[in-house]
Amino acid sequence: MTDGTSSRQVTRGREHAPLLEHCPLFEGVDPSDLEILVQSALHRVVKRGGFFFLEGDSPAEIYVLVTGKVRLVRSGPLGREVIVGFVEPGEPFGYVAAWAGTSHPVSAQAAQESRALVWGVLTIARFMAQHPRMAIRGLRLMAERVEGSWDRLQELATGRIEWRIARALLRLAHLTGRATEPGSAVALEVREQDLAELVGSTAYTVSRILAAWKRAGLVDARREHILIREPLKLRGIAQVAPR
Amino acid sequence: MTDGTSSRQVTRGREHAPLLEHCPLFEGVDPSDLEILVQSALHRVVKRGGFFFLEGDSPAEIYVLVTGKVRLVRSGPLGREVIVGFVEPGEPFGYVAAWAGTSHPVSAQAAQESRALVWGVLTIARFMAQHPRMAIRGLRLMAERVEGSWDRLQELATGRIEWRIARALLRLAHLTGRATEPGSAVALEVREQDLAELVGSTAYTVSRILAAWKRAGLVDARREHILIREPLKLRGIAQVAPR
DNA sequence: CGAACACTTGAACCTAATCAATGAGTGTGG
DNA sequence: CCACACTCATTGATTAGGTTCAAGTGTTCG
Repeated sequence: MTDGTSSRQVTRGREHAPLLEHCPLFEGVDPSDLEILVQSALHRVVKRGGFFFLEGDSPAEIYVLVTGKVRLVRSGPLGREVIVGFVEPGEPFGYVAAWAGTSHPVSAQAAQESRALVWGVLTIARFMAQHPRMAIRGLRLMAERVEGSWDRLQELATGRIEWRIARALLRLAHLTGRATEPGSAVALEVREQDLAELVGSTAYTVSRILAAWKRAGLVDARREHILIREPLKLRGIAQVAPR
Repeated sequence: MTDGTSSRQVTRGREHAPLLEHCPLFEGVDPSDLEILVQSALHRVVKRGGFFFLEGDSPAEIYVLVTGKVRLVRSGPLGREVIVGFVEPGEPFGYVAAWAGTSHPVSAQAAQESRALVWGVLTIARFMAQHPRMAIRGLRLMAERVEGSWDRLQELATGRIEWRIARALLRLAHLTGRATEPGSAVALEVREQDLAELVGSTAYTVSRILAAWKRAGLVDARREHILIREPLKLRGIAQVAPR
């Protein structure tokens, strides 16, 4: 845990309407309305390791990541942490506490220097009341999140770390979304530690498994970089996995 | 897996407005409007073991459980299943596929004979467009679901089956919501198998652990019934759990 | 009454966590 | 620019916690 608030900067958000137009939450909203929304946003920058908000922080703003990458971390007893997910540019975060009206169930930590737009819940809620389209999009997004969580629940519950790591890698690959022609290599930037916290395991185990995959030519890895050489074979491991 | 559709009955829904008024999704909606909504609902009954819908079923209706209890099950490779959650009367289900516009990510199986109201997505969507309040409530509900899933993710990822079972029991106790004066005994109706699928374990292990707790006087159990004698001690196990 | 279902318990096995120690890559400040 | 501190990654040895297999008891229901 690095320092939380010290690395924050706050400014007015401008000139981000173009970006927002293509992000799932705002798709279909009239550009001029969007402009208004953007004008009312704050603009926050957090350095690598810093936090947008901490688990337990009280109510609640909604963020949309502009650049960088954010880790949503939940810490358990004994300091074991679980990464609930990563946020990529264009995606919203902080919405769970915002809508549920509770304190944040996770911390949002910058995995790289990151900038985000911020609104108070009320602003968004009012905007949604006037733009039902957006409310529906919001519902849709949340539904997708629920679905994603259920996927992962399933995974965690049913075993074999090897699959889980394989899946996590594939998910990340898909998320980061470099032109993934089926079968072509994909490069990722993750710490093995993160991978471990993503699949509910330890860095040790991840290291071992990656080592094995490297030997087999499936992947290649150096500090914070993983190159998936054979996505198809990885997919094979992820799917039914022979015992 | 029992037969899916054979045990279904369909009728028009009537006289359920009173119930709906007190369920989270419709809270705050004008009673007369609610009446209209109820009129447009179908009414479906499913016997124990039957399904409202199956994982993979294509689009999508939204259900609200009236009586009974529903298991949301997700099946994994090798037939291992995970219970994603239980639905109690008054709660909606089926909404994830409905909003995400995908096929159902889980099966909805009646744990007891159950009746539910059903609407097509379009009906609900139109209704929401006219009642933004309800859209917001929907968001809130989903947010709570996400939060719940994250809780469980955390749990599954970090450890100790003993805790997980303890927590599952406490969660169920809270969900079922008999007047839980802190410390008083609570009765549950669950199969140990269900408990296992809830915490990502096996019926064997659950049996063993319950046996131990019985010996210690913490709980009491007979076929499909678990009585929590000492909620506080159970809470102790659930929390930090000495290694 | 018989069949299906829920639960129990012992014994063997095995995956992945833990402990311990070390190496390699990055960045910072004197 | 080099040394030191840090973070990230690696690998072997050990072991605990939980799954699996197998066999069996007790209940409920048609």
